[in-house]
Amino acid sequence: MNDSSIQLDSRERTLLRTLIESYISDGQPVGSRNLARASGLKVSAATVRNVMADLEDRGLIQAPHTSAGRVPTTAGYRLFVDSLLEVRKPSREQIDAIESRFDPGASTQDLLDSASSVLSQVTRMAGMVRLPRHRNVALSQIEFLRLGEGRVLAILVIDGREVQNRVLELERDFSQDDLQRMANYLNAHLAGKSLHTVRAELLREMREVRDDLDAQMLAAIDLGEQALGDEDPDDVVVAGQTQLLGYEELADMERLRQLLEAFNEKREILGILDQCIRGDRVQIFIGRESGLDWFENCSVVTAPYSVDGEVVGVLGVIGPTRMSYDRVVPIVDVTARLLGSALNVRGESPDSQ
Amino acid sequence: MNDSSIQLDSRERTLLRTLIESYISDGQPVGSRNLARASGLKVSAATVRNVMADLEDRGLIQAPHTSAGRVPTTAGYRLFVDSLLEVRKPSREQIDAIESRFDPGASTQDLLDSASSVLSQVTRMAGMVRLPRHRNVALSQIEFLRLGEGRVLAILVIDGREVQNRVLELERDFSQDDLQRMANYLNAHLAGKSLHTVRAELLREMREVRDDLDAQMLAAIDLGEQALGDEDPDDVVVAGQTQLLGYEELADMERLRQLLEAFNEKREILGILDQCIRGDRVQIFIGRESGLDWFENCSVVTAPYSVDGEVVGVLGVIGPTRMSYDRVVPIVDVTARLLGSALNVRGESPDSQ
DNA sequence: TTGTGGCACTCGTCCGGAAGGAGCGCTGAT
DNA sequence: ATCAGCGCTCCTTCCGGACGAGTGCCACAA
Repeated sequence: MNDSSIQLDSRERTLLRTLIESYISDGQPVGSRNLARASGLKVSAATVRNVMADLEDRGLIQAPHTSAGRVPTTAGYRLFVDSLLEVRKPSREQIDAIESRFDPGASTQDLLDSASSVLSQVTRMAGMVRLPRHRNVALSQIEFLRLGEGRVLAILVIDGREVQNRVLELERDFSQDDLQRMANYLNAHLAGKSLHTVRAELLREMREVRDDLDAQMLAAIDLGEQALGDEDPDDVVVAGQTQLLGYEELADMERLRQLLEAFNEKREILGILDQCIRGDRVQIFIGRESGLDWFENCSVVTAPYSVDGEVVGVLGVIGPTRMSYDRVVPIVDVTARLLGSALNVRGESPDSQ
Repeated sequence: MNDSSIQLDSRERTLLRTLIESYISDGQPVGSRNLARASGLKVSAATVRNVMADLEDRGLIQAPHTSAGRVPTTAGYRLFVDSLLEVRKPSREQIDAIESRFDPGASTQDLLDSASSVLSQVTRMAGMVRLPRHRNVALSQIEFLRLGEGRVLAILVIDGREVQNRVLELERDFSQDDLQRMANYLNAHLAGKSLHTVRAELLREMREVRDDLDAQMLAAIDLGEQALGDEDPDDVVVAGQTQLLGYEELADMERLRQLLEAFNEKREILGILDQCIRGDRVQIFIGRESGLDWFENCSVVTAPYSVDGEVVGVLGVIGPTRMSYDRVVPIVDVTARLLGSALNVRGESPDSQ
């Protein structure tokens, strides 16, 4: 990444990796003697001390106080996950265990819930799943129901399975018969097309044929336009926040509170996940890299998931920076894949339920 | 309450109250010297010691260890809130501040959200609101939409404003026309009546006229029965759980975790609130009185709220047992009243939105 | 030049004991 | 009944010493 990392020779790399692994596994600053032994290198502790001094100069590790062992810095972790990390492949059993949690017959919402609780339970950290963007889902049907003076309930059936409804506030009042006719008109023209297409088509018609159509149809188009407007559900599913209470490096109450608050608000979580949606592999955020100060001592591991070859969302976990990346990364990875295929299977056979 | 409390003479009562107030305000065990001074009584510390020994014998206070001051027990708190507590009336400004948080134009959901976040912010503890039971709300309209083979979407419009929809899985398949006819039948017979009445009527018809009606109508009744079945939204709105992280008497991570988990699951919270729905005034639960072990060191203050003179739900706060009941009780009380009237106003003029 | 062993020094942690203070129970006097 | 006094218990805080882990530096060997 940056030039200081390029200059690391093989021994330095080995020692840095061993140091970080050791620190991750027991949370204690690691000293030269132990590091020399653990590294497997045939060098003395004194030599290791010299190397450690170099690494400290480059900002990769630091000593909490004089004559304590060394601890990785954010930059150290960064280098570690970028070029030193060797992930363990998840075992067959693990994969099966995760897969068994995805019921192919379940609704989208249930699948997302499963994914985030699987993530949280398997990693013992907090799991989160960004809702899938609606890609080329087909509009099956649209209906209107008059609620009262100028208030209309629009019901969209998508993909023959999911239902959304919205209350529209209109300028003028329509009778139920009017509404029925408009729904018929829209259904005849639009049913089966993707939401995207439908919107585009409505806008086009509105511009092109404004003068040729009778008022009724114009109103219908306008209504459809309103009903379909702004449809992406900007949300995220989280699970297992409380797992984070177990990590003593997060024991600062004020920080912890900000962290949990972020999960409640969901806004910042959403921002983080949206940053990760570009890129097609597992991504890792370390500490404050994301710019949030409550993120000290926390890291995020994310992976995008896709349906039909197209990335539709991101999922991931959030936990202490001192986490077993070699274990967590493949779990997140495989969960993303499995969620993708579960959604995929579902989308192909809407009648399977 | 129990007979030990009856026997308290005036001086004992004063001392117990002073002790608890003092402990609530600074969290330290209180000794005889300080208590004698704070009580305002013209007695010496030695006399106070004697009284304290009596109170300890009756299980109202206890010493954390030999020669420490005394601390109230659960029973002590109980007696305190039942017969010693003098609540401070909330100031006009406080009431106005709370009232201003309830926007009369807002939806039910928004009002409940406001209520629970007001509770949490004003008391600096966690706030919760039990969803209102649907009482005599009128069914305005019912519609059915065919989703696919045997799957039907039922749409209920209630009170002309709220919309609920449910997906029904049916044995046999109906065409959209069939469904339309059944909806017409049900609307003609039932619209405008209360949900309660409607259910009762459907059940009665089903039993009485099973043989006289044609299959179509029978099916309609059956469908309506399914669509209306089990309609109460068993849920609760919570806010400000993270406030609880600030109290050092709840600093035990494991307990804290169970506590937050309870807020996530909502089930136990619901149980607690449901216990409080009987009774028309503020109620207080102290420590494990509710039988939950994670409740150690916690208390709940609740008040029912009513619309049209009928109790429809409960709201309250949960916080450390060592809380300022004199401040919290009136806040909960007034919030319940204001939520009630906000809902009431709203219900009377369904067109105001 | 690079690695190594040795040595002095720095900190943090872990007792143990002493001092101080808060508070209790008991008793005898009013 | 109330109260002052006394002896006692226990918690907290502070201090100093022992210990161990670890560092930095230097002189020396390969």
